[in-house]
Amino acid sequence: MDKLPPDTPVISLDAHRTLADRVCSQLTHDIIVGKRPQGSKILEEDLARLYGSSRGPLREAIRRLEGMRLVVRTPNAGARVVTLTETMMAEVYVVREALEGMSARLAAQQMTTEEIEALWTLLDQHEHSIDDADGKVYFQREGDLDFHYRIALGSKNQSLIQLLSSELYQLIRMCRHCSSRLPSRPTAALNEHRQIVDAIAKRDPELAEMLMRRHISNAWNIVKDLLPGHAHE
Amino acid sequence: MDKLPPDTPVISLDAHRTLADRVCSQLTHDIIVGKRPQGSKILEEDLARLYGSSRGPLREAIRRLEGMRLVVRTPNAGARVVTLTETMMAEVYVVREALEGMSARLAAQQMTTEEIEALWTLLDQHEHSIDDADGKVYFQREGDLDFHYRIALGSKNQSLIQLLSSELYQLIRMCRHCSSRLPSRPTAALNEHRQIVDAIAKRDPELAEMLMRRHISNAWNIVKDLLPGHAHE
DNA sequence: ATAATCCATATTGTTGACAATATGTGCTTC
DNA sequence: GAAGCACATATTGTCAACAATATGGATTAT
Repeated sequence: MDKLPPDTPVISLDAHRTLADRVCSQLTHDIIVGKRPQGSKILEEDLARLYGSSRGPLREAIRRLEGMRLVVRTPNAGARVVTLTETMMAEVYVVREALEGMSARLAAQQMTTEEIEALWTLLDQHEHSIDDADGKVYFQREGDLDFHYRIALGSKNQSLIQLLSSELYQLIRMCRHCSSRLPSRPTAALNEHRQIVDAIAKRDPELAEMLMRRHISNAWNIVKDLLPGHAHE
Repeated sequence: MDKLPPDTPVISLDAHRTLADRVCSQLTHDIIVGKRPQGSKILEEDLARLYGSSRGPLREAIRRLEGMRLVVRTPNAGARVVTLTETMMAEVYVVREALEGMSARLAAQQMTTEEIEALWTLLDQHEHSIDDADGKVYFQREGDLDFHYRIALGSKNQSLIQLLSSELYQLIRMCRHCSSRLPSRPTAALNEHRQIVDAIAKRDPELAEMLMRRHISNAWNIVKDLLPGHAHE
């Protein structure tokens, strides 16, 4: 069973990956952590040199990123890092709601008892990391994604997994990095996570889906207020 | 309002598209209609010549198709047209269920009365094309996708629309082309379509989603029997 | 001053050549 | 005869140069 880390690389990590693949991963990372600001132009020459490649592989990488909607390309005028508007993020969260809701449903049917057990221990770890909460916001966030990623894996649906981890989650991460204030509801989220696992453990697909949907909907309501252009109460 | 045809091109059709973009569209088309058989190898040199380009643009196109999951690439060993196994198609239909269910839900909230009206007339056309049904299987199928595409548009969610039309629908089309026998239930499908539009017209998101999900689930049950390796009753 | 035009520059699009890697064939060896 | 090795070939990966297009600034006319 492939137990990939939450930051699944975009490309299969064969020992001998192609240069274009590596550039793709790097660029993806740089965009997500904000090293390439939103809306900034992607100069092929410069970036190629920066990543130690020529323009060929970089262009291939851009084509891939275009598919992931991390960059927007205008024919003859070049590519830019996508700018996450609030409406776009809202849309992505809706898609996530649909996809992860389905994930939870399938997980309730497909997950092994061992995997469910592992989920419980994961949530316990999260609880501890909240207790001695300094400002470990980053870990909490990645922990959250870790949870969601495991549910996705639990669906055993490769299409679903790929869609979520290689597209949607990247955008989510990017969004979080730009609104880097406190998430402000780690305990609430933890409780919701517990409820979801509970439904999965009880093999109640219907409930699992519903709870997951509400969880993501709640998350969006929090996140959207942290977005630029919102008074932080 | 962009009322694109059901076979939405992968790339925005600006007057001056890049060669790589055109190659991408062509190759996509050829794969979907089965001109490039499933599992067949993609020889860069040959295909580039065939589409009147050099290897550079073709490689960019491949990167894009890889993201759409129409081709599978092995580093250093080349790219092949994806082979649609039954389990993969089953997975795609599940994803579709989640995504189109959500589409129907949103459409019930977002569609204008004019758009709903247009849906009714579309379904009437379908009814007529069933009545004088020769073997117009092709039109019925594209008509079906047309319906689903309009619902997607009705959601007014660009992310959803893009995900469905530029990824999922391509795979669906490809699947249908390979199982090119009769769809065998045009009237049943039509009725289900009518129910869905009814729910949307009544502004009942919950019901619209449920009906759409059942509709797609039913469709899969039919399609899967038409797949190679199934006795045709 | 503003708007439009033209030109120089910068950047993207495309190509063919070269390097690195895989694939298949015949040979040797057990 | 089967398995393993070595080599020749085919194919992919990468690069640097060239062509086509856009960008920005200066110039001119109104």
